[in-house]
Amino acid sequence: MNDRETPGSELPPGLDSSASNLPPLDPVFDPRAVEPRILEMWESEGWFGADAEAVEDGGDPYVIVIPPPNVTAVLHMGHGLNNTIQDVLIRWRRMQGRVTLWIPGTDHAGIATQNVVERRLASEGKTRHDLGREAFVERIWEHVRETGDRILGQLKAIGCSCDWDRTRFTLDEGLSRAVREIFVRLYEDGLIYRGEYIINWCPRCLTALSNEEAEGTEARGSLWHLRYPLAPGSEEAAAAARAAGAEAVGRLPGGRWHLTVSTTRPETMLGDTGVAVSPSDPRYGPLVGATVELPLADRAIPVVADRHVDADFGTGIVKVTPAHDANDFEIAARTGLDLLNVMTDRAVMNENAPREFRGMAREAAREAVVEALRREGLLAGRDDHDHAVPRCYRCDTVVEPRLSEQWFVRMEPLARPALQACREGAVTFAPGRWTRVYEQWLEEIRDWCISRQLWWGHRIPVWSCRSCDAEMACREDPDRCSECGSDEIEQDPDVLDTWFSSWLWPFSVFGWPDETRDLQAFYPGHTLSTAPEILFFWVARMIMSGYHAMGAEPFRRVYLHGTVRDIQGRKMSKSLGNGIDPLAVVELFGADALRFTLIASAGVGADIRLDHEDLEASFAPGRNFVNKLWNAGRFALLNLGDERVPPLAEVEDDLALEDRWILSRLQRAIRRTDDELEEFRIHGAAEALRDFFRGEFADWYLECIKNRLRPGGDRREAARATLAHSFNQICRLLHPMVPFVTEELYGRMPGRRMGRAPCIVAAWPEPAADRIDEEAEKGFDWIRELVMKVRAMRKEYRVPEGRLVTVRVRGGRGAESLAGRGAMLRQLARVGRISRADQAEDGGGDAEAAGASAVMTDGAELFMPLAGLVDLERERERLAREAKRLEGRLRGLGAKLANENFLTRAPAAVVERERDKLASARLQFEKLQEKLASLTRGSSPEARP
RNA sequence: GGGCGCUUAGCUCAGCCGGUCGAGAGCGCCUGCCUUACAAGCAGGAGGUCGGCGGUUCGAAUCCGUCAGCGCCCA
Repeated sequence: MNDRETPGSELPPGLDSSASNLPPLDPVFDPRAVEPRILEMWESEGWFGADAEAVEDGGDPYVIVIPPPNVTAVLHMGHGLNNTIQDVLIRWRRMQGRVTLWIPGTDHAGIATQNVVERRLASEGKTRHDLGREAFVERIWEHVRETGDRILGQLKAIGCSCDWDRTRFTLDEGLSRAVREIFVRLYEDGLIYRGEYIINWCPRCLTALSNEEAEGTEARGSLWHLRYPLAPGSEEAAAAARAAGAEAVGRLPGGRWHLTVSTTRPETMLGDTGVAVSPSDPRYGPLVGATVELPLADRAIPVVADRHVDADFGTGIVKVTPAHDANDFEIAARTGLDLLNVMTDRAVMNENAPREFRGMAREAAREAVVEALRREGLLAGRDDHDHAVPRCYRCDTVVEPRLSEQWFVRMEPLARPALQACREGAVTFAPGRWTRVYEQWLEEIRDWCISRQLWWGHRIPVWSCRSCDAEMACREDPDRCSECGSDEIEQDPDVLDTWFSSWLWPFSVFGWPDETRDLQAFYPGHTLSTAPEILFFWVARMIMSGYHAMGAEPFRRVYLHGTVRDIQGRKMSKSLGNGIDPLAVVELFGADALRFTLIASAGVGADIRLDHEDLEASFAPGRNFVNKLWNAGRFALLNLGDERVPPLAEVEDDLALEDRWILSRLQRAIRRTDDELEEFRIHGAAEALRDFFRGEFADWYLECIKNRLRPGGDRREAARATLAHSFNQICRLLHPMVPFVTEELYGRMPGRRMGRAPCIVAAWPEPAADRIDEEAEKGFDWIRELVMKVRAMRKEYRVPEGRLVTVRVRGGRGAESLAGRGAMLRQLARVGRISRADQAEDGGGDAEAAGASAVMTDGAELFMPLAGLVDLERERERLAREAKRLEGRLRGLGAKLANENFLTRAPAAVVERERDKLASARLQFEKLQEKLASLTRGSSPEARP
C-alpha cells in the first residue's frame, strides 16, 4: 500500500488518461462486463489483505471478523445485507489509511451439516450407524469438500473485500486446537461440569440442544384437566381444602375425593412422581403430605409444597413430571421427588410406562392417555390454549425436555466481565436498545449445555478410565490413564455445540492459544455486524470468551441490522419460497445495484421489505442510481478526453460561480458522509451522497458546464479541472457502497495511469474548509431559484420545450447575479434573452404585454412575455393563488413574532430567522399584489383612474 | 405475565437529544419532452389532520401520558 496518495492531494497534473486498452463505455451500465474484471484486478493486485507487520510498523488497525456462515449454506439476502454493511465499513476504513482486515470463514454447523448428509444416506437407504462413525464423518468431509465454501465465492461476487487468504473453518486444525484448549482450561477451572439434567432434546436429531436452539413457536393447543384420585385416608384433609375454597378438590361419582391438575401434555402424566401446591396457599395446606393415586399408572405419589407453584395460576395445583419438564425437575430436586423417565430418546413411551402405552409415539400416547382417562371418568375437561411450543431450530421437530447426562459450562463467572464491559461502555450496541436485551440475558444467565449427541464436530476431549474410573480432560489425545496408567480408556462419544467453537472466532482465527503476531496486531477487533437473532447464541458468548481467554473485549461496537422480509412483512425463508437469491439479483442488475438498494433502504436496525415477485421494482433504486453514476462518468470522461486536465490550483482564478458552488457543496457532502458513517448510519451516508451526486452534481453542475466544455468554451479549463476533481471525489466517496462501478470509472479517469493505486485504496476525501464558499452557495441558489421559476412558468403555459423565452428581472440580487449567465440560463431553462429591468427604460411596463410573472424569495420580480400563450385570467388566478399562500404564511409568521413569549424565550437566532422569513414573505407578497393590480388595470381599461 | 419496537404520501421508508420540516426520498401515478452522459433519463405536477386522544412548551412528526392496531424477544 505504499502507492497511496496523501489525503487531500490534488490530481497529479496532466497525466494521460484513457487507458486505451479498456473497452469503450456502453450507454447503459453492464455490470457483467465490468464486475469480473474489477474483481480479478483487486484480487490479483492483493488489495484485500493486511499483515501484522503493517501494524507493527505503526499502522492503525481496523478489524472485523465475519459471522461465519454455515459451511454448506448458500447466500441469502440476510447475508447480502450483513456483508454489504461490513464491506462498506472495511472499504471506508481502508481508504482512510487504516490497516484493515476482514477475516472470512465458515463454521461446521454440527446439526445442520450432519442432517444434510444423513438425508443423503437415507435416500440410499442407509443410516449413519450403517457406516460407522469414522466413515460417516469422512462422508461429511467429502460433502463439505464438494459443496462447502460455496457461500464464500458468493460473497466475492457481491464485492466483499475479505482477506481471502486467511479464510478459516471452525474445524481447521488451528481452530480445533483453540476449542480443545479453552475446554481444558474451563474444565480445570471447574467451569465445565457434567451432570444429569433436563435439557432440550430433539427426538429426530437425537441430540441435546441449548436453550437458544429450542425456538418457541406459537401453537394452538389444548389445556387438559385431569382428575387424580386421593388415596384413602385423605378425606378429612380434602374436605378441609374444599371448605377453604379449593375448587380443584372434589368428589368423584363414587364418592372418592380427587384433585384436578392441568397440562398441555397429558402423556407426561405417566411420568408424574408427585403433585405440588404452593407452600403459602392456605387452601391446600392440609393436603400436603397426602397421597394421590396416579391414574393409569397405578402408582402412589405424594402431594408436596414448592415455591415454584403459583397459587393464583389455574387451580393452584400442578402435576410434577421431573424427568420431562425443566421446572418439575427443579421441584423434584428441592422436594426429593423421584425421577421417572417414561420415554425413549425418540420420544416413544418406554418400559417405565404402563404396558398399554409402551411403544407409542408421544402424539399417539397423548390421545390414548386422554381416551383412557375419559373412560375412567377422570377427564375433567379441555380448553383451547395458545402457547409456545419449543421446536428444534434445525429440523423444526417439537423438542422434548429430556433427562440426560450432558456437559455444561458454568456461565455466571464468565458473564460477569461481559456485563461489566457493557455497563462501562467498552462494548456498545447499535441500535442502543439492544444493550438492555443483552444485559438482561447476562443478568439471568443460565448454564450452557455444550454437548451434542452428534458425530460431526469437535469431540469432547474427556477420557475416562475403565479400570480406575478416573476422568481426564486432555490437550493431547492420551493413550493411557493419567491416574492408574491403564490403557483401558475411552473418549466421551459426544461432540461440542458448534457455538462452542464460534465463540472463540475473534481470536482463534489469529492462532490462539499461541501468542502470535497476528493476535498481537489484530486483537481486539473493532466492529461486529450481525443479526439480532444470534445476540445470545454468539455475540454475547464471544464477549464472554474474549474476556476470559484474552482479557479484552473482542470488538467495541456491535451493529445489529434488521431482517430482510418479503413485501407482506414475512421473514424470507426457504419453506415459504419467498426468498430472493442475491446472485440472481447480481446477475440481473449487478452487485452494486444490490448493495446500494440494500444500504439505501436500511435504516439502522430497521427491517427491509423486498418484493420477491418483482425484482425489477425491488432493485430499481440501486440499478437506476448506479446507471446514473455510470453515465455521469461517461459524460465526464467524454469531455475530459485525452487532453491534459489542469489541477485546480492552476485554474483558481478562473473558477466560475458554479465551480465554486459545486466545490463548496462537495466539502459539505464529505462532512455529512463522514458523520453518518462514524455513527454507523450507512443509509444516511447513502442518502447524503445521493443528494449530492444526483441532486447537485448531475442535475445542476453538469448541466451548467455543458457550454463551457465545448471547444473554445468560456473558462473551459477551469470547468474541466473542477469536473475532474469533483467526479474523482465522488468515485471515492461512493466506492465503499458501489465498489465496482466506481472502480471502473475511477480507473479511466485522467491521472490514473499504470502503476497508480486503484480506487479501492485511493485516499478517502477530507473536507477542505477553504473550499466552503457561502457566497457562491447563495449566488448559485439564486440562479437555481430563478431557473425553477422560469421552468414552472414555461410548463404552466405549455411553452414548447425547444422554444426560447425572454425573461426580464427587476430588483433582488439580479443585477449582480445575472452578468454573464446567458449561456447557462439557455442551457438550464431555454432562456433566449434575459434582461434587467432595473433601469428606467423598461419602467414598469410589464403589464403592457401579456406574459407570466413570478416573484423570488429575495423580492426579485420575473416577467416572461408570452404573447398569445398567456391567458390573463389564468395568470391572475395563478398569482392570486401564490399570493394567498404567502398571505397565510405571513399571518403565521406575524402571529409568532407578535408573541411576546416567543420573542423573549426563543433563542435570538431563531427569532432572527423568523424575522428574515417574514420580511422575505412580505416583500414577495407586496410585489405580487402590485402585479395583480397591474394585471387588473391591464385587462379592464374601464377600471383605470 | 414481563420487556422492546413500529404506526409519516398509493407502496417501501428517512426525519424523531423540539425551531433550518414552510414535512422529505426512492418506487409508483399524472403532464410534457428521444435537449449530442443517461427514457434504468430530464422537466413540471398531484398526493400527507406525521395512528387516535390528552398533556408539557412561546413552539411538537419530534418530549410525556393514554388508547388502538401490527410485530419481535424473554418467561
